[in-house]
Amino acid sequence: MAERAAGPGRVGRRRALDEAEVVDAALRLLDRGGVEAVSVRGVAAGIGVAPNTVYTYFPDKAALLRALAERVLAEVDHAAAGSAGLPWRDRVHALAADLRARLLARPGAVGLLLSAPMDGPHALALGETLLAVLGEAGLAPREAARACYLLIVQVLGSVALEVAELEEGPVPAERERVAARREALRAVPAEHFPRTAAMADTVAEYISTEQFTWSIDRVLDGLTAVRPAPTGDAPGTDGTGAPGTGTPGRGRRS
Amino acid sequence: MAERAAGPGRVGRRRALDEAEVVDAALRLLDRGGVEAVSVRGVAAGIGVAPNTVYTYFPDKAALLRALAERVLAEVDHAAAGSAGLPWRDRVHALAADLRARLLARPGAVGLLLSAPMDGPHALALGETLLAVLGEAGLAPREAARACYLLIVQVLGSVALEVAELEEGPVPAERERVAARREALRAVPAEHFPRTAAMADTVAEYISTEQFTWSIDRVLDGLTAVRPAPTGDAPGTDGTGAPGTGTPGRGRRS
DNA sequence: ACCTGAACACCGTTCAAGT
DNA sequence: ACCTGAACACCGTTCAAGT
Repeated sequence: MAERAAGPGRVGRRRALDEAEVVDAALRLLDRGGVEAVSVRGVAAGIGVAPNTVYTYFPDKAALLRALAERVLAEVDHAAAGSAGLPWRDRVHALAADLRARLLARPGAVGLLLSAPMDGPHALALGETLLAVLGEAGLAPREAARACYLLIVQVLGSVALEVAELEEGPVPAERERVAARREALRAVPAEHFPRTAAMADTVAEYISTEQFTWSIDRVLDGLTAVRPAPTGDAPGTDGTGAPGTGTPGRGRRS
Repeated sequence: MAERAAGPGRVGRRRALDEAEVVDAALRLLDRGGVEAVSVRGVAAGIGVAPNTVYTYFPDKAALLRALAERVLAEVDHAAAGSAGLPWRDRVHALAADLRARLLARPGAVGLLLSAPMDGPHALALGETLLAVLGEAGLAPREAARACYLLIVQVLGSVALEVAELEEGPVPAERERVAARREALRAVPAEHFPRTAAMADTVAEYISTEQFTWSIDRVLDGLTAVRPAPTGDAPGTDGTGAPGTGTPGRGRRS
């Protein structure tokens, strides 16, 4: 049904496609059936062209998928992160939430982002925006950069695990996905996994927005927690790499 | 060469395979060529059997891949996390580092873990071990569970992004991978991405062990940072989900 | 430069059949 | 229960050819 892409600029029969048109077709397939639905032949069929025509625009399928990943990142809304009125934590949350929402809306997309280097212009733009917010938060540039990666990893990783549980087809509402997890977790044998079984309700909520927000909050706490200054004063190499030394906070409440 | 799996129990011609043998063959393919090298036909060929024989043991390829993911998790070393002498932070670091190392040794594996529900026994065991450590650290059970997911997401996510940059074939040493990133980052246009360009060296080190350890440390800081107690005293639903409220720490050093 | 038909070496999966 | 041959509807990619 209406596979032919009713773009207004179509002139005669088939002429002068461009990269964007090919990526559009790929995106349509991605939205319908996830990453594995994106095939060179499918894309070609989607724009009414022979399979090998795709190779006029991309050297191989991997290049097409990278372009598709970039295309998805292009839609992320940087505005919320940029609005200077908000506290910086809210701006990080806004950016993280927007990225998550976009990726949940296209269940195949996160796998794409995690399986190719994030080095395209829109990936860079995302990092740049986040760097700006973290810089305004008072983090030193080096810390801000590391924090940037930490946050991106957290967002992409959690969406990936969320999406991994989805069946084909439309994405159920969050509360139903949580309910399904809760049900499945009833099968966990308490004699082998006592803590997991005891906390099944919380484990069921791993994929929830609340857990997502909580995680980001803990990360932000960690980024701003007071900790002993690195050995020297020079910003060159600092010795924070050694694990376990320096335990600034301590567990509280029982 | 020597594709035939020289298990000692082979009796006559071909008889009584079992699931494990099939997964073994899949693991061999995974190690040689990543996830995309794991094909039903390849696995069958690896054990000298017709392609459709695989369907005697697994209903479809997805089930085989899930079993393969479990198999990879089975090798994670829980001992370091369990040794009661160490401070709890060190134990978390040990577990995280071991998981990362295993996954870097099998570049295809992390994609496997991130594309199927982590609900097998070894996945549960990993969570249980981490829950125990976090419990001993003084986190309340509910916090410990959430923290557990936060940490797993961080480890899997960062390894996935690391691995995404790898070419086919043997994994170069970390310092070479960082150097390659540094070189590639010289192409980032400073007029569009000034902060990224300025911090290129740190960005190049995103995939380093040092960044990995730093990230885990910041997460652990966040988990133990003193923060305002949730609204009530009841451990039921707490209101921590609201973003932006509560800014326990503040950026320091300029 | 852009597009094609035809072919290559692959896939996952099913089915009816054999032991 | 376990394994097979043969077939189905697919893949990504290459090549020589056409405009």
